[in-house]
Amino acid sequence: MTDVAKLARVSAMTVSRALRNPEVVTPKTLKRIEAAIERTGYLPNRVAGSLSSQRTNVIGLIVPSLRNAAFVKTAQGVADMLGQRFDLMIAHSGYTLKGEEAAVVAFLSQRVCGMILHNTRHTPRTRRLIQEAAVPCVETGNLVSRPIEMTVGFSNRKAARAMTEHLIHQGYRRIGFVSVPLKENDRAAERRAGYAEALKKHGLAVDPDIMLEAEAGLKSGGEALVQLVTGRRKVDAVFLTDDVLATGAVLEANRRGWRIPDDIAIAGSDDDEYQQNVLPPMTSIRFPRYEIGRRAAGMVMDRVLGRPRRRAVVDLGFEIIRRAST
Amino acid sequence: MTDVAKLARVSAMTVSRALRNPEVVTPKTLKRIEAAIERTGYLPNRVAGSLSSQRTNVIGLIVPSLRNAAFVKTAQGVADMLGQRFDLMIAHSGYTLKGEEAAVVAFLSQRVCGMILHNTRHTPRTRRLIQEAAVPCVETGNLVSRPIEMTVGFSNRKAARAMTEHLIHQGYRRIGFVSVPLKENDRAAERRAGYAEALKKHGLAVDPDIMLEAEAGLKSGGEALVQLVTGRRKVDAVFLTDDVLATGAVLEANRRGWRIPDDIAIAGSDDDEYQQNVLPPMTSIRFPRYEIGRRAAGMVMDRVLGRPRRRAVVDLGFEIIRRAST
DNA sequence: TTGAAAGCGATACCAG
DNA sequence: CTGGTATCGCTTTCAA
Repeated sequence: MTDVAKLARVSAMTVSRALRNPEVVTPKTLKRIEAAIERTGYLPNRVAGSLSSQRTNVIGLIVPSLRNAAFVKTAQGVADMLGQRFDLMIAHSGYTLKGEEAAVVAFLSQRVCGMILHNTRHTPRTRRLIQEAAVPCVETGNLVSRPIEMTVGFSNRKAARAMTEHLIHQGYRRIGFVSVPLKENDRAAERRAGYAEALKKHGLAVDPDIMLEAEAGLKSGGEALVQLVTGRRKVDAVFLTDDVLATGAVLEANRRGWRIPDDIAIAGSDDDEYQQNVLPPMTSIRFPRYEIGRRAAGMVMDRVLGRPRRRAVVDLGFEIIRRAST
Repeated sequence: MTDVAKLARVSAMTVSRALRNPEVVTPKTLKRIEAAIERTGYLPNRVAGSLSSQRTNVIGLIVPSLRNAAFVKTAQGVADMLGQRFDLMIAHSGYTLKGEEAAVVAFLSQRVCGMILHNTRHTPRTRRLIQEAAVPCVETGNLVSRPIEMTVGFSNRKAARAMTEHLIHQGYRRIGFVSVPLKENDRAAERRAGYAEALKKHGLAVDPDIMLEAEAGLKSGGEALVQLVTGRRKVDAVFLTDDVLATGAVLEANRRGWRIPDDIAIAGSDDDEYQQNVLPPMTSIRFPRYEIGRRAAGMVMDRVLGRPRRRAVVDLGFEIIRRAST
């Protein structure tokens, strides 16, 4: 920057201004500076700038994993919303609270100017660190009433309850339930709770024998379906609370020649292209993943750009999409 | 840090050492420092550290988009390989060379210590900037012989040629070709070239009428298939060089009751769970997406950690997976 | 509108 | 093994 300043015959300070508030610099001076920047190939050093100004332009995003399309959609929303004004750092927690904590520490050390967590459960230390650092923070995912600061998401419990009730209204009485493993995953746990609530409300038995946890994957969804349908459990419908598991179940039914929904009804979750296009198209729950990312990013940016701190809980809801599989 | 130093009755310098080279500090002193860190809740400021040491621990990754699962798999590989030692910044180019350039400028300003680009074509300025900054850089994706510095990937052209030859050997003679739009996408262009090469080599006509560009998406793949099969084009096989397009084609054939491969053979690309599990399982090309991410990250880290600069071209190849759809 | 001086919070380097 | 001092490249603040 000194080089640029010399070449343009101004002080470094003026160069700095020209870069951030071109309008307060005389057009003539500005021209000279721009020419000098061009000639020297100068690239501002944001590390120095950040240290000096005590703020960065980096937003940190923590997702459980990049393997799950749902989180990636949210990340897309975040990335699109941030645009050129902010840079994006992404870390993954590996679905563990400790992993999340480690990522938070790393981000805080980098002095990110805002954080987005895809999770609403945290270790006490995670909460404390974020609060003490007073970094603008949005939690996404399962809606909670008392966020660290702001949250945007939907109620997994209500969504699962709504889908289960839909199945009950369609006349199904033995409804199997399949989710990804519940350990350290509040979202899956909430869905299971919603499912159970609906059954109880309608006087149906909550039978652990037909509530399965399955590893992520198409194959795994198919296996879960087979496990529920064969043997003596006699389910008439299966609700799989994961996009990939759900599609896997339908594809497996196709392979075995089971008719959907006559032999077995299948409902999915986190609607996507595949669920829409399999045979038959699947009843599912649509979650506004991308929109959540955009909103979360927007809320963080607002705070970074000056809006005062305020608790905020934004419920973006969900939608039950009825298709031919139920 | 000064607070910690005071509390531990040592200099700031010693605290700094304790954090980075605990082994050179007397155990007793170390204990005091650790206690002080605990008490003050001190979090190192990496911005300051980076400015001082003139190097960050941030690796920048640029992908065309987060919407394409293939790029996300590579990103996973990168993220997994980096582990805790480095932080990851992700930017997307929007599939344009100018977008990539903007992201490179942003990363260089952030003084990332290494960069991974998912692209091997760049604007002249992009190449120049990276070379002048002398930042360790790995390009992934379509293999080229003269990378900026290092590259790891596979030959899209060879892969497409191999698949086309496989179809020819199976006895197909009118082979339709579908890819995503070629504009600013060297990978898609290379595949088309490979397809054409194979046809020529076997004395088959290269007919632009049966070479389609389709927007990404399951629907779009189905439409392309229908367009090729109906009408008077009489293709006997279709090669779709995109995972989603390919699955979309099979699902559409299922809906219409077309028998695969008897009525129409379908080959895909970038093999994934879906292509494996549709009916019938699809012949496809397997690319080592995840491994590419790991290798790229490994190569960058090696350079950052001191291995000398050296041109490197790593071909991770591909594999033709034969299944029932052809 | 422009400039000079004083940090920002760490690390490098050299003494002790 | 520990400490002092200069410095990294920019922004803040205040004065001209």
